[in-house]
Amino acid sequence: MDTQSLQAFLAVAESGSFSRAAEQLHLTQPAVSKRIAVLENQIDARLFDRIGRGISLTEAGRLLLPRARQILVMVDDSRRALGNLEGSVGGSLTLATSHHIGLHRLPPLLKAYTRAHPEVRLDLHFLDSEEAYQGVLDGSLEIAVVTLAPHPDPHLEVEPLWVDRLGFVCAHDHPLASRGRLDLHELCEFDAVLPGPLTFTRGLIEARFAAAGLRLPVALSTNYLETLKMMTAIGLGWSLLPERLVAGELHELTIDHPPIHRPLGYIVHRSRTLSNAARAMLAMLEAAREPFARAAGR
Amino acid sequence: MDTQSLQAFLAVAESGSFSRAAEQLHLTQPAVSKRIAVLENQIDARLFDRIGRGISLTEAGRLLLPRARQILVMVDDSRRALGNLEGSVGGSLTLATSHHIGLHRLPPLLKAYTRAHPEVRLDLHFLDSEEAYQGVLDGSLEIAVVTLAPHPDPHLEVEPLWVDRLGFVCAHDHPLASRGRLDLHELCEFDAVLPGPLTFTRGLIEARFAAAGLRLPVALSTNYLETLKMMTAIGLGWSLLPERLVAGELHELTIDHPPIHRPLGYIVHRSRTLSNAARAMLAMLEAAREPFARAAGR
DNA sequence: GCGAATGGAGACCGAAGGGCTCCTGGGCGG
DNA sequence: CCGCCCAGGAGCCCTTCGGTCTCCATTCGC
Repeated sequence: MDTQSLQAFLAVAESGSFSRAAEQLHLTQPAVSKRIAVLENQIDARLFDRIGRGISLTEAGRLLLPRARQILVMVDDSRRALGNLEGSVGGSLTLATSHHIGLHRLPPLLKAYTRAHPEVRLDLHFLDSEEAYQGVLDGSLEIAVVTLAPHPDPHLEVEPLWVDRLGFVCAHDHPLASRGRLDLHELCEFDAVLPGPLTFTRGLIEARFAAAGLRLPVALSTNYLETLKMMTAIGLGWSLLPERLVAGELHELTIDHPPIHRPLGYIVHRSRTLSNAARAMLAMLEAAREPFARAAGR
Repeated sequence: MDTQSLQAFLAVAESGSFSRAAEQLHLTQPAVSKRIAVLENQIDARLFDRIGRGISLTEAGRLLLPRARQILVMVDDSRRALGNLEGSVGGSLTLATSHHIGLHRLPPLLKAYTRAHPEVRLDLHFLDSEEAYQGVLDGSLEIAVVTLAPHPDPHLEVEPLWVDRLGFVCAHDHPLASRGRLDLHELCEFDAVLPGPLTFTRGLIEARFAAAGLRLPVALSTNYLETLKMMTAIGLGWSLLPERLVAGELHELTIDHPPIHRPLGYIVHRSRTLSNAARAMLAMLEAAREPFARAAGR
């Protein structure tokens, strides 16, 4: 009972004649006869009574007719839906980001996106970068806009968009604030307030200190930069925060060390087909790319 | 986009693997690959992303999945409905009968039928026999239980069930009532009250008189035997009525003429498939057949 | 890091199906 | 009563579809 047979059945039922159904289907009449015969064999019942010149539906035919019509309409509908998919932006977009990016980078983008594509249901998740990476890998996320990992999974396509310069900061009344030029081991004399040990940003910092043969004196950590900033401001220790987050509320230390940057960008799965909604989002993200971010992030 | 492809698509989507889908469908894995490939070519979009070991749906796949499921459910449902048709009695039964039969022969049958098959919606029409014949011929009626025509259309299957012996009757105070043995031409001296000129019963009567070279002196006619009986009872003329209808209320004349019988029975279209509801009705009608009616009616 | 295992896809082949042409047969109208 | 219309059957051919074999990529274990 495939769509071909049902189509033949419908054509015959509606035209009231095998021959007319045939020309309507661009087939010959015997072909239509065969299709109906196949269908009748499958269901083990006659669908039409052949009476003289005309035909009429049997009870089985009357039973099948509305269902056949419904099935074919649905098939046609599916075909059309798939055809319209080409180019149309719709459906839902599952997107993950970090709190920091979601708060400081994405708002204007998301606003523009939802205005440009109101049919898209945005499914926005705030996740740690590691979870976001995993989500993109296993397909539960289409896009993640996060801190970029230093050695990303080869399955992932990683596009840097922005670079955060991380500044060493402390509260204005912190002992370090009164010092002049510092180097890393001097920092180690004081407690640090840093992102969680499994974050990429923490990894960046740890790497720098490890390279200098130092261990970080971390007093406490949290994954939310806003919280880190607050804890630093009340004097719990020094921290390393994006400079745009500090904005005078904290004292920025001058450290005798090359500046630390962290790349932010989006990741998508390399071999997964992106939805149109996702492609539109990527286009917007690309348009928001900072100059030189690409080179800096690589 | 036929049901086979959709089934393969659904199996792959649900099992998450071409191979598992294959064994589920009792096919080999390449066959499933091919079906999906055909489907993907038809809709000109990939349905699955093949990533390493596993697969995942693309946007097109996600769009198609619920529709495919719905379509297949509907196909399955149709198949089951057609399967259940075999043997199950339901739907509606369009049945025609004459007033006389409907009043005097069918009531117990209809009562038993509706009790045995409460799911059947009885669509009962009271029609003149000629209209009923036409209705069965053109398919607007499944069964007609009527006075049987002498020369039925060859498309019709005609089954005699009962025989009405028609008796010549008049009112007890009618001039004829006092006479003894009569012959046909004596009857012609008095007005008759008979069924309408186009009824089969009327035809039977006319034929007898015509064979004797007589013309019927019809005062008035109506198609309802009950009305004829009433009109006869009030003395408007003599009539020819089923003896079981008379039951002492009228005077039965003794006529020097072989008795007139009219066959009652059902007619169905010879080449039309009967619904189960109709077959069940026919079985009941056959069970109610009077002995010898079959022979007498032929 | 290399080999084995797993899973999908392509090449090829055989069988089946489905379409076409031609023809038959039954009904219906002239 | 003959011709026409229309459904169905026969034979033929090509397409399709499924199976086997094989390849290739990925992944997992050692």
